[in-house]
Amino acid sequence: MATNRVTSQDVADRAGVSRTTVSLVLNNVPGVQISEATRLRVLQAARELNYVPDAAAQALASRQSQIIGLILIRTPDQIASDVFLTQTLDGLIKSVHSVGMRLLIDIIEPENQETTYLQMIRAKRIDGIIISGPRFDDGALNVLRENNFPTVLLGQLPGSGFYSVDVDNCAAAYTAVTHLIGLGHKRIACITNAPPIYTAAVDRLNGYRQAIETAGLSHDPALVRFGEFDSESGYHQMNSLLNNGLGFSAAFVASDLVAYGAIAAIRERGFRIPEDIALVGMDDLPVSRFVNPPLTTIRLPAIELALQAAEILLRLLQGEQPEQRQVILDTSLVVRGSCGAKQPEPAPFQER
Amino acid sequence: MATNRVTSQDVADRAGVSRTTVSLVLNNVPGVQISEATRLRVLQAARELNYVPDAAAQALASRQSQIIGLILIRTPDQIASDVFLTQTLDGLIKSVHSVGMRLLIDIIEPENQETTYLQMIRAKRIDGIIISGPRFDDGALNVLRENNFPTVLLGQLPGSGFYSVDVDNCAAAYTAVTHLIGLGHKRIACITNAPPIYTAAVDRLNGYRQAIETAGLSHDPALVRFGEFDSESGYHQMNSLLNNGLGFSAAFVASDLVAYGAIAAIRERGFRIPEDIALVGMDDLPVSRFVNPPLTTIRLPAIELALQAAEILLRLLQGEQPEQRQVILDTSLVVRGSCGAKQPEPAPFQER
DNA sequence: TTACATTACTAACGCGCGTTAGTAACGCGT
DNA sequence: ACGCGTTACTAACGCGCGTTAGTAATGTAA
Repeated sequence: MATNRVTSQDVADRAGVSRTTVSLVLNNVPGVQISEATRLRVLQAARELNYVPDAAAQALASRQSQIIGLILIRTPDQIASDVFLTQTLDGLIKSVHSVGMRLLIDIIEPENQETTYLQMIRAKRIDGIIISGPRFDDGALNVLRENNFPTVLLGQLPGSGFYSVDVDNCAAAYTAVTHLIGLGHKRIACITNAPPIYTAAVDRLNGYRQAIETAGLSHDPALVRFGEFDSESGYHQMNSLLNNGLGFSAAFVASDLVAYGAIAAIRERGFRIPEDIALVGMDDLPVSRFVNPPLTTIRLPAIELALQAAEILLRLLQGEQPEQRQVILDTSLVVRGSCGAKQPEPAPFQER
Repeated sequence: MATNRVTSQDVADRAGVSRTTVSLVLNNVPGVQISEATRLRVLQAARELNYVPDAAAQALASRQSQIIGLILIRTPDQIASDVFLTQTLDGLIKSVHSVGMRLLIDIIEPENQETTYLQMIRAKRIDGIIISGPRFDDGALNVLRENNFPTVLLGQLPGSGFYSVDVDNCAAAYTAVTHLIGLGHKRIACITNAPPIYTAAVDRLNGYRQAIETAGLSHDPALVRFGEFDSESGYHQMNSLLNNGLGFSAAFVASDLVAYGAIAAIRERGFRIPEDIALVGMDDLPVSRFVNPPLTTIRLPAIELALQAAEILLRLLQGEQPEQRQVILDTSLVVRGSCGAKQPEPAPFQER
């Protein structure tokens, strides 16, 4: 490395002031009187020396690391196919940058959670934490709460009292299934996005049930299967449904990724979509426009979720206590070919 | 926060030793004699107090932050559709965890690079850096080199002298195009994955050219278009090709994502794939099995790339100087329906 | 002239840790 | 008794910064 580790003392020397003054000027400490002349001298000296304060020293003295932790709770399989992650990162990093902070990312497998959380917090490595994919069985969350550590959940844990940002999974599923009902379907199968330990999966399943019951149809538990995040699970669960001769004309698959597998299973049997089985997915992955047939689905505001989560967390870090603990964002139905509706979305792109 | 900030002094008090001893024991400093009895007392005291060393203090004293920086050089558009990112993260985080380090992630837009790099380095916030998507016009790279900062590129900058991990894009494209030639195609179009400022795009284009020339076919520059990472660019560029009546029977699209758009354009015209136009993509995104027709493509070892990059960087941090500066990993052709070959991959899943 | 506020700074402490130099106790040979 | 090496520690400095308490200089009212 270079010989020149520039410290605030160097800046002070060059500006002909004390190190304290340098600190006061550069940090714009309020309620302190510094003459305009010296202020400018300090700023110029800092610029000329390319001074960048040492992060560790700042953190040690100020007790703030200026780092936000993003914790992903998932298994390695899930992360590799996590299509939202990129958008989440995009949103979070932008927000965090706007206040000069950085993002530390960590994947935690559902087992050894507690220690990892605690280490990061006890070590004061992060000032706040955003947890994506929180689960009920996460004991470490209690520690966060007890220590009153600034925390925001991406996803939700009803009754946990944490700040959280999420979509209304139940309402979204309700919309999707109601759409199918509106198209005349009476027996509608459901494959969830994930096992029922995940709140999102339970909520989506509830939305499915409510839509069916509200429409006065009968709910047949035999038509329900649990997916596991990936396409393969969709393939297997759809096969399971088809094998049992359950006589359904439509299916709500609560994850586009899972739906891709379901599509493969359906076509493998020689059934047509939507003529034999109509399909509605959920998530609106970018590729869903390109599968065959284009997938009717529910769009989630992925980036917006991240932005909101970041905003709440940044407020918490400033000592505010936002009123609203649970932010719920809207979803929207995107009608394409797989559901058999008359008015599908126009061609994927317009010529420019 | 809690009242109890546990410091090494607390541990020392409880174990009845000096703070120095605590530090020596916990860090397992070699060449220091500590009796087994006190060593155990210290360890137990630390455990009982739930002692976790303060990251900032450690960093300040040891001059090491134990944090690796992952820098993504891309525009917001690109990141949202970056399908490799998740796998890259998976690999990196695992490697980094295995030595007790963490991962700081940052997105840098191709403009304001220099300052961002420098800040992170000057602030000593990170011990080493992995740069994904390096570009020739990146001036900040010079600073990294001049300061001899531990750096590994994901992707490559030939002649830059940096450590780098990448696939042989040229050879991969060569394989893809040769496959099409082997199926009898004489006029083969090409849509790149990205603008030619990106080395990967240039390399893939070169592989395409070499395959054509090696086969004794004539290379027609009019058949080449430049994609821009996303499906939309594939849609537009394929339309451009089709509009010009260039009479090609196959196309190599150097990115699956771009290929999805190309597929949409082709089908919109009523052409069939592969009968009218055969297609080979590149990247083997998880979803490429599910588009219609399933996309023949080149598979990249995404996680392996990340693991190798991390390994090299960790070695650099230990003061080693690995011989091999450029690691090149193998790719493989995955034959599916879009190219028209006789022996496509079997059904996407086997029943278990 | 004195008393007191205001302005514009600075000396010095502490954040929690790694690390170097040094010390005390002990054994061993002469 | 003395010197000397080994073992098992510890005192104290420094990492680079934020921040508090304090000071000197100047102005302002009584």
